[in-house]
Amino acid sequence: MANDTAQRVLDVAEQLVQTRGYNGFSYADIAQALHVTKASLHYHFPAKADLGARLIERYERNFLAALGRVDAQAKGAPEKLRRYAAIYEAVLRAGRMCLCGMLAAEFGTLPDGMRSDMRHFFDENERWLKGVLQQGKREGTLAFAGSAAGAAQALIGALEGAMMIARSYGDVDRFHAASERALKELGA
Amino acid sequence: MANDTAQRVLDVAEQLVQTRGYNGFSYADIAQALHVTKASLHYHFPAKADLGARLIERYERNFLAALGRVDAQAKGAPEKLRRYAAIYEAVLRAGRMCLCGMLAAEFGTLPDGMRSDMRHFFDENERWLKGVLQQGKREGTLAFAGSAAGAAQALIGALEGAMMIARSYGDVDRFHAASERALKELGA
DNA sequence: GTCTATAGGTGGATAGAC
DNA sequence: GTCTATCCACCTATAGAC
Repeated sequence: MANDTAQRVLDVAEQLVQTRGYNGFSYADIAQALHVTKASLHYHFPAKADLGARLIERYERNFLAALGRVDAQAKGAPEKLRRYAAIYEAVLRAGRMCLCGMLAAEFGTLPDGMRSDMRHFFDENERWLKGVLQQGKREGTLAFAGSAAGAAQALIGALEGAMMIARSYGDVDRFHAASERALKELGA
Repeated sequence: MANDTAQRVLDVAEQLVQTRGYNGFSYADIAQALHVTKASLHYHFPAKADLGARLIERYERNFLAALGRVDAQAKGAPEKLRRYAAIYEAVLRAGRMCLCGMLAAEFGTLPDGMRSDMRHFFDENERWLKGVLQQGKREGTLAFAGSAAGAAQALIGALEGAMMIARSYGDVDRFHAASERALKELGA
Protein backbone atom coordinates (compact mmCIF):
# COMPACT_ATOMS: atom_id res chain seq x y z
CA MET A 1 0.00 0.00 0.00
CA ALA A 2 1.36 3.36 -1.02
CA ASN A 3 -0.06 5.34 1.87
CA ASP A 4 1.03 2.88 4.49
CA THR A 5 4.51 4.28 4.92
CA ALA A 6 3.22 7.79 5.46
CA GLN A 7 0.94 6.48 8.19
CA ARG A 8 3.79 4.72 9.93
CA VAL A 9 5.85 7.89 9.74
CA LEU A 10 3.00 9.79 11.34
CA ASP A 11 2.68 7.16 14.06
CA VAL A 12 6.33 7.45 15.04
CA ALA A 13 6.41 11.23 14.71
CA GLU A 14 3.29 11.54 16.83
CA GLN A 15 4.83 9.55 19.63
CA LEU A 16 8.03 11.60 19.40
CA VAL A 17 6.24 14.94 19.54
CA GLN A 18 4.09 13.82 22.46
CA THR A 19 7.12 12.72 24.45
CA ARG A 20 9.96 14.98 23.28
CA GLY A 21 8.24 17.88 21.56
CA TYR A 22 8.34 19.18 18.01
CA ASN A 23 11.79 20.70 18.56
CA GLY A 24 12.96 17.58 20.35
CA PHE A 25 12.96 15.11 17.49
CA SER A 26 14.48 14.91 14.03
CA TYR A 27 13.96 13.05 10.78
CA ALA A 28 16.88 10.89 11.84
CA ASP A 29 14.88 9.62 14.83
CA ILE A 30 12.00 8.54 12.60
CA ALA A 31 14.35 7.04 10.02
CA GLN A 32 16.02 4.92 12.67
CA ALA A 33 12.73 3.70 14.10
CA LEU A 34 11.37 2.70 10.68
CA HIS A 35 14.66 1.45 9.18
CA VAL A 36 14.52 3.86 6.26
CA THR A 37 16.69 6.82 5.27
CA LYS A 38 15.99 10.45 6.04
CA ALA A 39 15.75 11.14 2.31
CA SER A 40 12.81 8.80 1.91
CA LEU A 41 10.96 10.63 4.67
CA HIS A 42 11.30 13.85 2.74
CA TYR A 43 9.50 12.18 -0.15
CA HIS A 44 6.40 11.82 2.03
CA PHE A 45 6.81 15.03 3.99
CA PRO A 46 9.02 17.51 2.09
CA ALA A 47 9.55 19.80 5.08
CA LYS A 48 9.25 19.20 8.79
CA ALA A 49 6.50 21.81 8.92
CA ASP A 50 4.47 19.66 6.49
CA LEU A 51 4.88 16.68 8.78
CA GLY A 52 3.89 18.80 11.75
CA ALA A 53 0.75 20.10 10.07
CA ARG A 54 -0.39 16.66 8.94
CA LEU A 55 0.29 15.41 12.46
CA ILE A 56 -2.04 17.96 14.03
CA GLU A 57 -4.73 17.36 11.43
CA ARG A 58 -4.72 13.64 12.03
CA TYR A 59 -4.61 14.06 15.80
CA GLU A 60 -7.59 16.38 15.73
CA ARG A 61 -9.51 14.05 13.41
CA ASN A 62 -8.91 11.09 15.72
CA PHE A 63 -9.73 13.16 18.79
CA LEU A 64 -13.00 14.41 17.35
CA ALA A 65 -13.87 10.86 16.35
CA ALA A 66 -13.36 9.82 19.96
CA LEU A 67 -15.66 12.63 21.06
CA GLY A 68 -18.23 11.35 18.58
CA ARG A 69 -18.04 7.95 20.23
CA VAL A 70 -18.51 9.58 23.62
CA ASP A 71 -21.67 11.25 22.30
CA ALA A 72 -22.89 7.91 21.00
CA GLN A 73 -22.17 5.91 24.14
CA ALA A 74 -22.89 8.32 26.98
CA LYS A 75 -26.22 10.03 27.48
CA GLY A 76 -25.80 12.30 30.49
CA ALA A 77 -23.49 15.32 30.49
CA PRO A 78 -21.59 14.20 33.64
CA GLU A 79 -20.76 10.87 32.05
CA LYS A 80 -19.61 12.62 28.88
CA LEU A 81 -17.27 14.81 30.90
CA ARG A 82 -15.89 11.80 32.74
CA ARG A 83 -15.15 10.11 29.44
CA TYR A 84 -13.60 13.28 28.08
CA ALA A 85 -11.19 13.39 31.01
CA ALA A 86 -10.55 9.67 30.58
CA ILE A 87 -9.22 10.32 27.07
CA TYR A 88 -6.59 12.65 28.52
CA GLU A 89 -5.76 10.16 31.22
CA ALA A 90 -5.23 7.37 28.71
CA VAL A 91 -2.78 9.54 26.81
CA LEU A 92 -0.87 10.28 30.00
CA ARG A 93 -0.91 6.63 30.98
CA ALA A 94 0.86 5.94 27.70
CA GLY A 95 3.63 8.26 28.90
CA ARG A 96 2.58 10.97 26.49
CA MET A 97 1.44 14.57 26.62
CA CYS A 98 -1.47 15.81 24.56
CA LEU A 99 0.01 16.57 21.14
CA CYS A 100 -1.46 20.06 21.05
CA GLY A 101 -0.67 20.80 24.67
CA MET A 102 2.92 20.05 23.81
CA LEU A 103 2.78 22.31 20.77
CA ALA A 104 1.17 25.08 22.83
CA ALA A 105 4.29 25.12 24.98
CA GLU A 106 6.45 25.32 21.86
CA PHE A 107 4.25 28.02 20.37
CA GLY A 108 7.09 30.54 20.18
CA THR A 109 9.05 28.45 17.69
CA LEU A 110 6.22 26.93 15.63
CA PRO A 111 5.64 27.73 11.95
CA ASP A 112 2.48 29.78 11.33
CA GLY A 113 0.50 26.92 9.81
CA MET A 114 1.03 24.72 12.83
CA ARG A 115 0.06 27.55 15.15
CA SER A 116 -3.38 27.95 13.67
CA ASP A 117 -3.87 24.20 13.31
CA MET A 118 -3.09 23.81 16.99
CA ARG A 119 -5.53 26.53 18.00
CA HIS A 120 -8.17 24.90 15.83
CA PHE A 121 -7.82 21.75 17.93
CA PHE A 122 -8.52 23.70 21.09
CA ASP A 123 -11.38 25.58 19.44
CA GLU A 124 -13.04 22.29 18.52
CA ASN A 125 -12.50 20.92 22.02
CA GLU A 126 -14.08 24.02 23.46
CA ARG A 127 -17.01 23.80 21.05
CA TRP A 128 -17.74 20.20 22.00
CA LEU A 129 -17.35 20.83 25.73
CA LYS A 130 -19.53 23.93 25.54
CA GLY A 131 -22.30 21.80 24.05
CA VAL A 132 -21.98 19.22 26.80
CA LEU A 133 -21.95 21.88 29.49
CA GLN A 134 -25.05 23.57 28.06
CA GLN A 135 -26.77 20.20 27.89
CA GLY A 136 -25.91 19.54 31.52
CA LYS A 137 -27.21 22.90 32.63
CA ARG A 138 -30.43 22.40 30.68
CA GLU A 139 -30.92 18.94 32.14
CA GLY A 140 -29.93 20.05 35.62
CA THR A 141 -27.19 17.42 35.76
CA LEU A 142 -24.42 20.01 35.90
CA ALA A 143 -24.02 23.20 37.88
CA PHE A 144 -21.45 25.89 37.23
CA ALA A 145 -21.18 29.66 37.34
CA GLY A 146 -20.55 31.85 34.33
CA SER A 147 -20.61 30.99 30.66
CA ALA A 148 -20.34 27.46 29.28
CA ALA A 149 -17.55 28.67 26.99
CA GLY A 150 -15.57 30.01 29.92
CA ALA A 151 -16.05 26.82 31.90
CA ALA A 152 -14.98 24.81 28.85
CA GLN A 153 -11.79 26.85 28.43
CA ALA A 154 -11.00 26.50 32.12
CA LEU A 155 -11.50 22.73 32.02
CA ILE A 156 -9.25 22.32 28.98
CA GLY A 157 -6.54 24.40 30.64
CA ALA A 158 -6.84 22.52 33.92
CA LEU A 159 -6.54 19.13 32.23
CA GLU A 160 -3.64 20.15 29.99
CA GLY A 161 -1.76 21.72 32.88
CA ALA A 162 -2.38 18.82 35.25
CA MET A 163 -1.26 16.42 32.55
CA MET A 164 1.95 18.29 31.89
CA ILE A 165 2.97 18.45 35.52
CA ALA A 166 1.84 14.92 36.39
CA ARG A 167 3.99 13.60 33.56
CA SER A 168 7.03 15.29 35.09
CA TYR A 169 6.37 13.36 38.27
CA GLY A 170 5.55 10.12 36.45
CA ASP A 171 2.38 10.16 38.51
CA VAL A 172 -0.93 9.41 36.79
CA ASP A 173 -2.77 9.50 40.13
CA ARG A 174 -1.80 13.12 40.49
CA PHE A 175 -3.54 13.87 37.20
CA HIS A 176 -6.53 11.77 38.14
CA ALA A 177 -7.06 13.66 41.38
CA ALA A 178 -6.89 17.04 39.64
CA SER A 179 -9.23 15.79 36.95
CA GLU A 180 -11.80 14.55 39.49
CA ARG A 181 -11.62 17.88 41.25
CA ALA A 182 -12.19 19.81 38.02
CA LEU A 183 -15.22 17.69 37.14
CA LYS A 184 -16.72 18.04 40.61
CA GLU A 185 -16.46 21.79 40.29
CA LEU A 186 -18.78 21.52 37.31
CA GLY A 187 -21.20 19.48 39.36
CA ALA A 188 -20.34 16.22 37.59
CA MET B 1 31.77 43.73 38.34
CA ALA B 2 32.72 40.14 37.74
CA ASN B 3 29.36 38.61 38.41
CA ASP B 4 27.47 41.11 36.36
CA THR B 5 27.97 39.36 33.06
CA ALA B 6 26.66 36.07 34.39
CA GLN B 7 23.54 37.87 35.59
CA ARG B 8 22.96 39.43 32.18
CA VAL B 9 23.42 36.04 30.56
CA LEU B 10 20.82 34.60 32.90
CA ASP B 11 18.44 37.48 32.16
CA VAL B 12 18.59 36.86 28.42
CA ALA B 13 18.50 33.08 28.74
CA GLU B 14 15.52 33.29 31.04
CA GLN B 15 13.55 35.32 28.56
CA LEU B 16 14.52 32.91 25.77
CA VAL B 17 13.47 29.81 27.69
CA GLN B 18 10.19 31.41 28.72
CA THR B 19 9.33 32.31 25.14
CA ARG B 20 11.05 29.65 23.00
CA GLY B 21 11.83 26.83 25.41
CA TYR B 22 15.08 25.25 26.53
CA ASN B 23 15.44 23.42 23.22
CA GLY B 24 14.45 26.51 21.30
CA PHE B 25 17.42 28.73 21.99
CA SER B 26 21.19 28.50 21.63
CA TYR B 27 24.31 30.13 22.99
CA ALA B 28 24.43 32.04 19.71
CA ASP B 29 21.14 33.76 20.57
CA ILE B 30 22.51 34.97 23.90
CA ALA B 31 25.83 35.97 22.36
CA GLN B 32 24.08 38.11 19.78
CA ALA B 33 21.85 39.80 22.36
CA LEU B 34 24.78 40.66 24.64
CA HIS B 35 27.34 41.41 21.89
CA VAL B 36 29.77 38.81 23.15
CA THR B 37 31.06 35.58 21.65
CA LYS B 38 29.71 32.11 22.33
CA ALA B 39 33.07 31.13 23.79
CA SER B 40 32.83 33.74 26.52
CA LEU B 41 29.45 32.36 27.53
CA HIS B 42 31.03 28.97 28.08
CA TYR B 43 33.40 30.60 30.56
CA HIS B 44 30.43 31.48 32.78
CA PHE B 45 28.35 28.41 32.03
CA PRO B 46 30.52 25.56 30.74
CA ALA B 47 27.63 23.46 29.47
CA LYS B 48 24.09 24.38 28.54
CA ALA B 49 22.82 22.12 31.31
CA ASP B 50 24.74 24.28 33.83
CA LEU B 51 23.04 27.37 32.48
CA GLY B 52 19.69 25.61 32.66
CA ALA B 53 20.18 24.54 36.26
CA ARG B 54 21.29 27.99 37.43
CA LEU B 55 18.32 29.43 35.56
CA ILE B 56 15.84 27.31 37.49
CA GLU B 57 17.56 27.99 40.80
CA ARG B 58 17.42 31.74 40.30
CA TYR B 59 13.83 31.61 39.05
CA GLU B 60 12.74 29.65 42.10
CA ARG B 61 14.61 31.97 44.45
CA ASN B 62 12.94 35.03 42.91
CA PHE B 63 9.57 33.33 42.89
CA LEU B 64 9.80 32.35 46.55
CA ALA B 65 10.90 35.88 47.39
CA ALA B 66 7.74 37.15 45.68
CA LEU B 67 5.68 34.72 47.75
CA GLY B 68 7.41 36.07 50.86
CA ARG B 69 6.29 39.56 49.88
CA VAL B 70 2.76 38.27 49.41
CA ASP B 71 2.86 36.87 52.94
CA ALA B 72 4.11 40.20 54.22
CA GLN B 73 1.58 42.35 52.40
CA ALA B 74 -1.60 40.29 52.41
CA LYS B 75 -3.27 39.03 55.54
CA GLY B 76 -6.25 36.96 54.39
CA ALA B 77 -5.89 33.72 52.46
CA PRO B 78 -8.17 34.86 49.60
CA GLU B 79 -6.05 37.94 49.03
CA LYS B 80 -2.89 35.83 49.05
CA LEU B 81 -4.35 33.55 46.40
CA ARG B 82 -5.34 36.52 44.27
CA ARG B 83 -1.80 37.84 44.46
CA TYR B 84 -0.41 34.41 43.68
CA ALA B 85 -2.47 34.27 40.49
CA ALA B 86 -1.45 37.84 39.70
CA ILE B 87 2.19 36.77 39.58
CA TYR B 88 1.36 34.28 36.84
CA GLU B 89 -0.68 36.87 35.01
CA ALA B 90 2.18 39.36 35.06
CA VAL B 91 4.48 36.77 33.50
CA LEU B 92 1.95 36.09 30.77
CA ARG B 93 1.42 39.79 30.20
CA ALA B 94 5.15 40.01 29.48
CA GLY B 95 4.57 37.48 26.69
CA ARG B 96 6.23 34.72 28.65
CA MET B 97 5.36 31.30 30.00
CA CYS B 98 6.28 30.23 33.50
CA LEU B 99 9.88 29.03 33.22
CA CYS B 100 9.12 25.74 34.93
CA GLY B 101 5.86 25.21 33.09
CA MET B 102 7.85 25.48 29.91
CA LEU B 103 10.42 23.00 31.17
CA ALA B 104 7.68 20.61 32.29
CA ALA B 105 6.58 20.39 28.66
CA GLU B 106 10.17 19.70 27.61
CA PHE B 107 10.61 17.15 30.39
CA GLY B 108 11.35 14.33 27.97
CA THR B 109 14.54 15.98 26.72
CA LEU B 110 15.81 17.62 29.90
CA PRO B 111 19.04 16.59 31.67
CA ASP B 112 18.44 14.88 35.01
CA GLY B 113 19.59 17.80 37.13
CA MET B 114 17.15 20.17 35.50
CA ARG B 115 14.33 17.66 35.94
CA SER B 116 14.65 17.53 39.70
CA ASP B 117 15.27 21.28 39.97
CA MET B 118 12.06 21.86 38.04
CA ARG B 119 10.06 19.53 40.26
CA HIS B 120 11.50 21.28 43.30
CA PHE B 121 9.98 24.54 42.06
CA PHE B 122 6.56 22.94 41.90
CA ASP B 123 7.04 21.28 45.28
CA GLU B 124 7.79 24.64 46.86
CA ASN B 125 4.80 26.22 45.14
CA GLU B 126 2.61 23.45 46.46
CA ARG B 127 4.02 23.82 49.95
CA TRP B 128 3.31 27.54 50.05
CA LEU B 129 -0.16 27.17 48.58
CA LYS B 130 -0.98 24.35 50.95
CA GLY B 131 -0.17 26.63 53.88
CA VAL B 132 -2.39 29.39 52.50
CA LEU B 133 -5.22 26.97 51.86
CA GLN B 134 -4.99 25.53 55.38
CA GLN B 135 -4.94 29.05 56.78
CA GLY B 136 -8.07 29.90 54.79
CA LYS B 137 -9.88 26.82 55.94
CA ARG B 138 -8.95 27.51 59.55
CA GLU B 139 -10.08 31.13 59.29
CA GLY B 140 -13.21 30.21 57.38
CA THR B 141 -12.21 32.50 54.50
CA LEU B 142 -11.80 29.62 52.05
CA ALA B 143 -13.93 26.58 51.31
CA PHE B 144 -12.85 23.57 49.31
CA ALA B 145 -13.30 19.82 49.34
CA GLY B 146 -10.51 17.32 49.85
CA SER B 147 -6.96 17.90 50.98
CA ALA B 148 -5.16 21.22 50.85
CA ALA B 149 -2.30 19.54 49.03
CA GLY B 150 -4.65 18.22 46.34
CA ALA B 151 -6.29 21.60 45.94
CA ALA B 152 -2.87 23.21 45.68
CA GLN B 153 -1.74 20.80 42.97
CA ALA B 154 -4.95 21.36 41.05
CA LEU B 155 -4.57 25.13 41.24
CA ILE B 156 -0.99 25.04 40.02
CA GLY B 157 -1.97 22.82 37.12
CA ALA B 158 -4.96 24.97 36.22
CA LEU B 159 -2.88 28.16 36.19
CA GLU B 160 -0.01 26.62 34.22
CA GLY B 161 -2.35 25.11 31.65
CA ALA B 162 -4.45 28.23 31.28
CA MET B 163 -1.29 30.26 30.86
CA MET B 164 0.09 27.99 28.17
CA ILE B 165 -3.06 28.03 26.10
CA ALA B 166 -3.82 31.71 26.60
CA ARG B 167 -0.35 32.55 25.35
CA SER B 168 -1.07 30.66 22.13
CA TYR B 169 -4.06 32.91 21.61
CA GLY B 170 -2.21 36.05 22.68
CA ASP B 171 -5.13 36.54 25.05
CA VAL B 172 -4.40 37.51 28.65
CA ASP B 173 -8.12 37.90 29.36
CA ARG B 174 -8.58 34.24 28.64
CA PHE B 175 -6.08 33.44 31.36
CA HIS B 176 -7.63 35.93 33.73
CA ALA B 177 -11.08 34.38 33.37
CA ALA B 178 -9.76 30.87 34.02
CA SER B 179 -7.77 32.15 36.97
CA GLU B 180 -10.80 33.88 38.54
CA ARG B 181 -12.78 30.71 38.09
CA ALA B 182 -10.12 28.61 39.80
CA LEU B 183 -9.96 30.98 42.75
CA LYS B 184 -13.73 31.08 43.11
CA GLU B 185 -13.78 27.31 43.31
CA LEU B 186 -11.63 27.60 46.41
CA GLY B 187 -14.07 30.08 47.87
CA ALA B 188 -11.74 33.05 47.34
C1' DG C 1 37.19 37.42 31.09
C1' DT C 2 36.87 37.83 26.37
C1' DC C 3 38.57 36.90 22.06
C1' DT C 4 39.69 33.95 17.37
C1' DA C 5 39.57 29.71 15.51
C1' DT C 6 38.05 25.31 15.13
C1' DA C 7 36.59 20.73 16.18
C1' DG C 8 33.02 17.24 15.81
C1' DG C 9 28.41 16.46 15.48
C1' DT C 10 23.58 16.97 13.99
C1' DG C 11 19.87 19.69 11.92
C1' DG C 12 16.70 19.99 7.64
C1' DA C 13 16.87 19.47 2.93
C1' DT C 14 18.14 18.26 -2.16
C1' DA C 15 20.09 15.80 -6.49
C1' DG C 16 20.10 12.01 -8.98
C1' DA C 17 20.67 6.82 -9.50
C1' DC C 18 17.91 2.74 -9.14
C1' DG D 1 9.45 5.05 -3.32
C1' DT D 2 13.75 4.27 -1.54
C1' DC D 3 18.45 4.64 -1.84
C1' DT D 4 23.54 7.02 -1.69
C1' DA D 5 25.80 11.03 -1.44
C1' DT D 6 26.13 15.53 -0.30
C1' DC D 7 25.23 20.52 1.01
C1' DC D 8 25.16 24.05 4.24
C1' DA D 9 23.64 25.99 8.34
C1' DC D 10 23.70 25.48 13.04
C1' DC D 11 24.72 23.21 17.40
C1' DT D 12 27.57 22.52 21.83
C1' DA D 13 32.02 22.72 23.31
C1' DT D 14 37.24 23.36 23.60
C1' DA D 15 42.14 25.21 22.86
C1' DG D 16 44.92 28.80 23.28
C1' DA D 17 46.21 33.86 22.48
C1' DC D 18 45.50 38.30 24.57
